Amino acid sequence: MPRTRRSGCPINLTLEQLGDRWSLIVIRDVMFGNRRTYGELLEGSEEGIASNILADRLEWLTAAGLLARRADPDHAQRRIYSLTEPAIQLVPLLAQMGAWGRRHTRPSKALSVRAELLEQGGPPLWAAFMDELRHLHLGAARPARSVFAELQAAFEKATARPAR
Amino acid sequence: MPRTRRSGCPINLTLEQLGDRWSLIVIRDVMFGNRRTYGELLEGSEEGIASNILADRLEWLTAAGLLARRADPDHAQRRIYSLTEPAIQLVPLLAQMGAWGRRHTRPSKALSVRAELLEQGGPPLWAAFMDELRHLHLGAARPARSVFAELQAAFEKATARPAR
DNA sequence: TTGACCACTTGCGAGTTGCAAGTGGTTGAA
DNA sequence: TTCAACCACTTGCAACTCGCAAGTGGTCAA
Repeated sequence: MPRTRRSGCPINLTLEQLGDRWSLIVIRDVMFGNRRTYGELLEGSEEGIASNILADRLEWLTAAGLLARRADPDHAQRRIYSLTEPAIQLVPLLAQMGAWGRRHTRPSKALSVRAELLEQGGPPLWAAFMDELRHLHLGAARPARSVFAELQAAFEKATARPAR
Repeated sequence: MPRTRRSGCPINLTLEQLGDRWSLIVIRDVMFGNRRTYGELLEGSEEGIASNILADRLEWLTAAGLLARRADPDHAQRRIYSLTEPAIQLVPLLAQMGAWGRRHTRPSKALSVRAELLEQGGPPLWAAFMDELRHLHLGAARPARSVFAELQAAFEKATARPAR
């Protein structure tokens, strides 16, 4: 990817950071799937990301300040990836992408449940989710509400029963 | 670009349609710059899109149902591109991209004015803008408010005086 | 000690990007 | 009627990127 500064337009600059076919997929998996290591991201990938592409994107996203990497205290070679505040602020963008995709593509029912909930909940739900991500990734206090658990429960309910 | 269906996730499917470095740039220029022909898009491109890439993306976006192409009644070889309803519904997504880029990248002042206005106006402004795009591109009635003119005036004011 | 695990890295063929130049029909002025 | 400018692309090509498959070297648990 040529990551040169083509123009100073904020939409363009967002595209230059995230406008490829994998970066946002990785952030989505860390954010909604709470996958925190290379192995979890590689094995759990719905889209089947290749190992070299994953390594490249983790490197790029870390350098860009969207992910932070630290050692696992319990396991010398394992490294834990966390979302940074800029990445957490992508929640509204990902919610809009999910909402658009739900309306204008043919997504699978099960994988749309989270997008639907995020759309219905709107900005207040996004804010609650962002607070929870700050707890999970930045060490902030645990908020009262767990949007993550709500999304997960809805997803699991949808996968338990086949789409009707 | 391999445009295969990697998964049924709505975020992924949105990325598969728009997740490259040029598609959204083209839509942005049609939407906010009201560039309606190949030549206008090529000449006016802030980012300097190459002619073959532009031709490829116009073809792809038309096939994907995001742009519509029709002949210009006044000029046999000129073709006019319009946004379709799905593309108009990208307004909230582009607004969020602009908002994120404004906060987390170093955009130029002049090119950030529109993003700032869209962010301040929020969903009501987006809705008004979408109504106006339906007028400009789909032949709907002209709405009372012209968000397009407001954005354009703010942009021109910002370019007239250098950033302070 | 040994086999599994972990986070990548390497090799390579196929595909994509983007610069520069070219194509062929259309328009408008002389 | 001629012809240069315009219009929407195409083509050629070198450089780069993608993604599959296999490999690397350190670490952990039994």
